[in-house]
Amino acid sequence: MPNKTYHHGNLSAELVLQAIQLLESEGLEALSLRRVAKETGVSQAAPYSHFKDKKALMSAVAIEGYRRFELKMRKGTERESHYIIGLGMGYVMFALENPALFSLMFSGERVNFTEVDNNSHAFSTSYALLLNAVKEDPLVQFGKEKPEFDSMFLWSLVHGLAKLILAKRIQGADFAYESDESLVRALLEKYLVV
Amino acid sequence: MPNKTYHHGNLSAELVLQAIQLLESEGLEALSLRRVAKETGVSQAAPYSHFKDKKALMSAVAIEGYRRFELKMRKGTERESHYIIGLGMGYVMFALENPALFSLMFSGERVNFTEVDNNSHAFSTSYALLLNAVKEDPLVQFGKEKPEFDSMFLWSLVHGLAKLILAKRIQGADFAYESDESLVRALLEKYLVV
DNA sequence: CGCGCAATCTTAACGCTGTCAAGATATACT
DNA sequence: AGTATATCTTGACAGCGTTAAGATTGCGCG
Repeated sequence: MPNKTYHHGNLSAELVLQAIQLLESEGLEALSLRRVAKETGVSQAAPYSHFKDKKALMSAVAIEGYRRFELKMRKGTERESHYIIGLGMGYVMFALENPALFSLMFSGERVNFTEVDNNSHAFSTSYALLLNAVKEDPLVQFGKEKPEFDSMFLWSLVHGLAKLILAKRIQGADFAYESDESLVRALLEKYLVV
Repeated sequence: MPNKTYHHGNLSAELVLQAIQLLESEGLEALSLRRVAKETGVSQAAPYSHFKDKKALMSAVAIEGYRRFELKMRKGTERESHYIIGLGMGYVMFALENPALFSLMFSGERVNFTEVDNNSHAFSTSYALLLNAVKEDPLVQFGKEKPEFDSMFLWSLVHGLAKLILAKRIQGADFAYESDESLVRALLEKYLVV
């Protein structure tokens, strides 16, 4: 309920949402504190009542990002034949569908990871999804002696894939796939499933 | 031979070197055109005689980065029992030893990849190293039917590993290793060598 | 050799950015 | 009701990327 009162009533939450909107519509580079403030209809210095820094606001944005990220991965596992494939597809597809947000979430220059972890469990629960997957799913070919190793391996793989596709260093078209998505699926199925 | 003449004589090359120096000493965020110019002892607008943009200078920096990157990976293969392991270690260790430069090299916001590829073969030859490795080295466990797939897989893995270690999302200490390097080695040996 | 042209560099200015200090305004509590 | 506190605005600062105008230099051509 944002009224035209002097006090906004809900600023900190709305700043985060506006930031995400700006992020998707105009990209990471265009995301300035002043733009976010203006778009929210508030003065340039207003955010400083809620966030000590630009980095603090960005961290809040990252937290919301991790929340959506976890959701996406959970949904990925639903209609999928293999749990692991669903997770991996969820991971990469989130990155491809929310490129700027994903970049922000893993950008140490813009986000204070300690702050993120102190104020949210979204990141660690996302990781727990991976860890559980490699513990439970019998389709993973790497054995069960060291599940932490396997999850780290999996994580690095999908993270690198996402990053390289976003950087256009890997493209589905280069391998005669109709989309990046189908390339990713083929890759995951080849290397993760027996 | 940079004299105190009005004309510098070697500006474009020296700007690139100064940029790399600033990158390593003060990080990605501190790397401004004006800082680079000042450090080189030249006016703020001088770089515009050699680069049309900040992005153009950054692309030149990235090219030099890829050149060193390739060298590092080649050296990695020398004293190593397995070619693939050497390459992978070279990849990740370059990232850990030159964090800011590595970030820049893969940052689509700061670097124009098309410009990089048009003015240098360093990137593609780096990739060719990987491709050759998976073609030749019999120790890779993924078969030889689709080497392009295997190299993409390998690339994503090491890239993700590097990124996540830089973001402190993966740390050797978490697994009781004395360094990130030994964790990476253990991981690569487990998943890449039969 | 000298003259002019083109390359190179400087100075000055523009609008943008993050941040802070001072003060205005509204809400909450006693 | 009145005061303390949280919230927001205005105005300012230095630093950023970029451009325009002009100064300085080196090079090629007569």
